Amino acid sequence: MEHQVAATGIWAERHAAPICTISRRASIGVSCALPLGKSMLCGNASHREGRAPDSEIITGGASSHDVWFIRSGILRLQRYGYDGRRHILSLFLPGEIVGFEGEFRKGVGVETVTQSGLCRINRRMFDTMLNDNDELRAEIFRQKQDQLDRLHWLTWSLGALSPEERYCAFLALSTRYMPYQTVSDGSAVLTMQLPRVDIADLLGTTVETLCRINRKLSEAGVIEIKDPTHFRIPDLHRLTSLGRIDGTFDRMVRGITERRHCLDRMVAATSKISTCFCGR
Amino acid sequence: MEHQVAATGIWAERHAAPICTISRRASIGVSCALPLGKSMLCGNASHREGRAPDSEIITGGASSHDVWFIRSGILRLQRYGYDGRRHILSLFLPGEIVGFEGEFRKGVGVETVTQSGLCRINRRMFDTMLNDNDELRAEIFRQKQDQLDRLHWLTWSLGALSPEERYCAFLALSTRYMPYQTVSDGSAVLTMQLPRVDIADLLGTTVETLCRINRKLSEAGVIEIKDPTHFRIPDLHRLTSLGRIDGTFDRMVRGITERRHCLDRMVAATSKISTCFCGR
DNA sequence: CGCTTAATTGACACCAGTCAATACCCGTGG
DNA sequence: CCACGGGTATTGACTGGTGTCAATTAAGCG
Repeated sequence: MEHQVAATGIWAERHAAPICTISRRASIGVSCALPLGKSMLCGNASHREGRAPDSEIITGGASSHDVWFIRSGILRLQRYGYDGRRHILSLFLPGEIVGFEGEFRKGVGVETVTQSGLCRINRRMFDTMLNDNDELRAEIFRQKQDQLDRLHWLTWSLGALSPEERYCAFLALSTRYMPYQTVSDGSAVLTMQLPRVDIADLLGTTVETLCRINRKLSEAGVIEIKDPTHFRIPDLHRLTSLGRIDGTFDRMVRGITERRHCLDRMVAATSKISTCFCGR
Repeated sequence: MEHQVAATGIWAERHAAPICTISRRASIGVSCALPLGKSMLCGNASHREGRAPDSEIITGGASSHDVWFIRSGILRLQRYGYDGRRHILSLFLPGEIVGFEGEFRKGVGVETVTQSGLCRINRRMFDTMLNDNDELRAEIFRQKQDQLDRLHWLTWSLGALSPEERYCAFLALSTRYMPYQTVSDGSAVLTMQLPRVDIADLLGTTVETLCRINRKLSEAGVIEIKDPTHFRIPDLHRLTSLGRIDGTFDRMVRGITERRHCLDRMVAATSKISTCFCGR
């Protein structure tokens, strides 16, 4: 089970040479590295859970006893609008901690998008850790900040940008948390891990519109569609420009990439790691 | 000058018997009642300024030496989008303090919408007051909270609601900070103090669309158009329902109405008032 | 009264959503 | 190996809402 989780997780695929081919199962045996005094929570596999796509992690309206650490995969924070249509409010990425707030409002919930590897952490335990560990507290704070920023951009973009612009921004940002492999000519190929429906609900549009935009972008030479989940991006800057995030791109992805590098270091090391939440 | 300010300010008109007729000039001689130790800042008229509509209060990009207290009138926080179009991010209402943050980003600014009566407060003085006065600190905090909530709703609504829904919500909310006078049959007439352009830029739509919505609403019996700035509202609940703020209306207007009542008490009293920022 | 500005209305275009049909991918079972 | 089925992605036809442009009307003010 855990093998499969690792296979679809982001770092596993990132290191694979040919697209979509799994060459290493890098996250096996890696500790979650949530430090709790001298012991390592999730250091053993007993707290680990592999989750299939679309499985509920947190259900709104009921208080949850657990906090989750994302080892691999992508989660979505969603709610249902008054018209019964689903909105994806934000994504949660590897290295992030979810469910810290204890309870979501009814109708709001967290589910997996892709196959995911999670660590379940008891809330009482987590609170204790939070108390003892300054690094962890600081990291939680940074994560909240990042998540709030993403949420803010997303809500803003719904009003200020067109679906096409939002999609371009989304694609550009995706290169930082989805497999993105450089090919011969210097450009790179992005592996889109979200199905169309999720992208549509995230960007407040429909799958059909996304298809049309995809085609339009490929005709304009902004992207090249290898297959429905693989896009070659000749010029990333062109995308950020179309997505109106020229100036903010680096700032927006800073947290994401740093958490990712942090997890990469964990993957690289074979021994236990003393702390995951490296200072910035 | 100050007379005219008072005449178009919100409380002056609220007390007038026939619509748009000025029967009292209630705010004359009223202290701003910003307490600073035993002395009353703005107790004398020297810090007061009457401002015509569309005059700049705070210009983004330059640090301002002043903080402003709104005695009457409505201000707008605005910025210009990448396409050169103006967005109104939020409104500031009587009783609120503006410019506390010191400096806005370039392109962002605060201007008057209606004729306004303001108090100019020196920043150093204001900081001192903030230091000495717990009540004031608490009030600033509450105001920030309220403004953030409004901003959040607005950005959200741009993505989640149609222009018609947004306009309905806006109308409903307007009854709490614009003149709203009960007539014989129990319904009431709202005096719209914002010109169409400002409403359009606030709600992210155009004046033409607003006109059409207005007509549509009047044909549906939701409102009755007495003239371009006066609408009779037979059923306020109908509006909140159309604006999707059924459940949140009371919570959204709480801060606004309380600050208004607070100012009303100031108006009612003839002597100096010791404190404006009443606890809640 | 005439000027200026704001508000309204109409004609039109276009983007994006909806519905329906088709193509494609992939796993299963014969 | 191929046929089939289920799900996903794509495409086309159509519709409606909303922005744009232009013309008209109304309101405010000297």
